Amino acid sequence: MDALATDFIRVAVVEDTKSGRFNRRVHTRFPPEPNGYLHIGHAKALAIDAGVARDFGGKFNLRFDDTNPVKEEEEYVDGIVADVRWLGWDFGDTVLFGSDYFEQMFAWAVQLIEKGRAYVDDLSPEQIREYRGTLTDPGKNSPYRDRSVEENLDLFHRMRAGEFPEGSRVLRAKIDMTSPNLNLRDPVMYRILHQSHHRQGDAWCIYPMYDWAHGLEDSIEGITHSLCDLGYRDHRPLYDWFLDELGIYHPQQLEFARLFMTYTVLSKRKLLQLVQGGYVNGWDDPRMPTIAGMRRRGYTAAAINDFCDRIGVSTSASVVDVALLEHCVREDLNEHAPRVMAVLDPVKVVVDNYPEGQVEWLEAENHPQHPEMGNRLIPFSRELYIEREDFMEDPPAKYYRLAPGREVRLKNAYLVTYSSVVKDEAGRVVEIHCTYDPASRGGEAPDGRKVRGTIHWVSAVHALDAEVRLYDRLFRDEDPEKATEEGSAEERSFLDNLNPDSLQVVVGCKVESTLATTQPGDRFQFMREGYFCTDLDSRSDSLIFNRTIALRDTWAKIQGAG
RNA sequence: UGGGGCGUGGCCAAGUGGCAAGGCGACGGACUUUGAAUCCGUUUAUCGCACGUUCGAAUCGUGCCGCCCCAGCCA
Repeated sequence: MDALATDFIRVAVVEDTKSGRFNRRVHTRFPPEPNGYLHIGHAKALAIDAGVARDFGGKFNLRFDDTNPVKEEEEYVDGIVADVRWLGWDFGDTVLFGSDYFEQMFAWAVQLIEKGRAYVDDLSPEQIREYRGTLTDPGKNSPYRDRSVEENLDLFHRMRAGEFPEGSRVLRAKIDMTSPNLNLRDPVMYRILHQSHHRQGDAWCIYPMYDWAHGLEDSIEGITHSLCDLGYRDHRPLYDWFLDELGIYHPQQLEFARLFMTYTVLSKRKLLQLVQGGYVNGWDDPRMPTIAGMRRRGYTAAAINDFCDRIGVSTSASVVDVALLEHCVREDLNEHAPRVMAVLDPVKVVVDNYPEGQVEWLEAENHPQHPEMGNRLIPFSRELYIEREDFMEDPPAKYYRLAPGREVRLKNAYLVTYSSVVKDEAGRVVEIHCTYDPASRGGEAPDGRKVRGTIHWVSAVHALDAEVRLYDRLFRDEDPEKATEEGSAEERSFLDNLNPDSLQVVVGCKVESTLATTQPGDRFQFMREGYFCTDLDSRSDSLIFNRTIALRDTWAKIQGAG
């Protein structure tokens, strides 16, 4: 059992199951508000919430915390459900909604009023703020605080009946206006909102606030451990107060630190700004840290979950290096993505001594470490394309690719030796001529000579045209919030740090013919380039690939070091 | 100046009184029909600071410093 105690939350759960606190049950929940899309930070919360349930053989609920009709939309519900499923979490066959408990919540509110622990306040929003006091000064009681139970009951029922305009009254918990914890200074439980709810329609015109609703939702569902982020630490006394006053089943709230990541923003407001401001192409733009964006980019759920496991669970504010996420993605894709050849920046190669019109179908392995993934046949012919970068007329030391006087291996094909180059008037290489060694079919020389360089290629006549979208980090600075040189207002500083080269669309790429039947979502390793996935917009007659993540590139590093 | 939380190598993070895990990154090397992967190795720790308690402290105590969160009829 103790093997499960891998972090402070699981330690607490282990203790609770040992002591029999919740009859050894473990039941958690993930409670998103349907007002935006899930991002990597939610993936972490999910991994903790659902992960604890999974590890302890418990249950897990997906419950929408939909208590505010003005901010919530059905569109987001569907998106979130799809994302949670895609990440692989099992929440049974029911999606729950906090709004389904409105009637019960109302009854409990009445109970609190009858107990003298809640009252209807007529103060305006501004007055409530004034009466609340400040961080250093205590608040003061509302003049309506001591209304009789009868009057409170009457008013509260009339609030529900729709007799009062929005903002005119609220129901408040009667706790302590002088508490050093602002959350305990008579928090609002219900506000009047003459708004239709996405599920309740016009059944209600009073809506519960988070602090009042959340613990009740947890209680109703029999949640044992209500896990949330550190921002709610100060709310815990209130969570406990409501449940204790009502005397109903009482889950344990536990808080962990939110995720922050370098080169990334994760606040809903900023993400929304990126989308609405047109800085990205929607919530599922592959540059977005949203689950939808990462999925479209080609990230796997396994990689995301692995990342969540590796960053750990703690209570210290931390900024995780995005390089760890990238590592997880590479690791998973390296293991599972079939290899394929694609030339992103093609330059023509003519094999002078190869018979014109001849085509050979050569065998290529789909994965060097996994023979069980099989082989495929790729066409070889007299005219090929190779990467422009893989030829240099005057190469630096330790350049292992094609150059005057050099022999290189065409992956899975033949050894070829440079013979000449053709340039246009501008001096740009337009064609490279080579000769091949017919005895080296497959790439091995019969005399056993070693050829250091191996490059990828595609047969010119067989290759398919494709568009490739290369993605880079969305922000230039590791900390997007960092003030820019212009000293702009902090409100838009993160926008000033956007990386202008975060998306590079490359057209005229040449990919091997086996990609003709690829479907959106398919993932590959374009050998020596990186991991790519077929985009949602890709069609058989206009292929589009997204670069999920480039391969580690030691050569580039050596070059960069100069 | 109120309350809450947090400070362990570049980034995460174990550790809860007995010689400071691990991962990522970085840097070397081996191997290589992907300059990938894989393998091996290296690097950097006054455990925020100070003073105490103790045979012994990252772990306990006191004081200080620094960072984050809270004043929605948002969640």
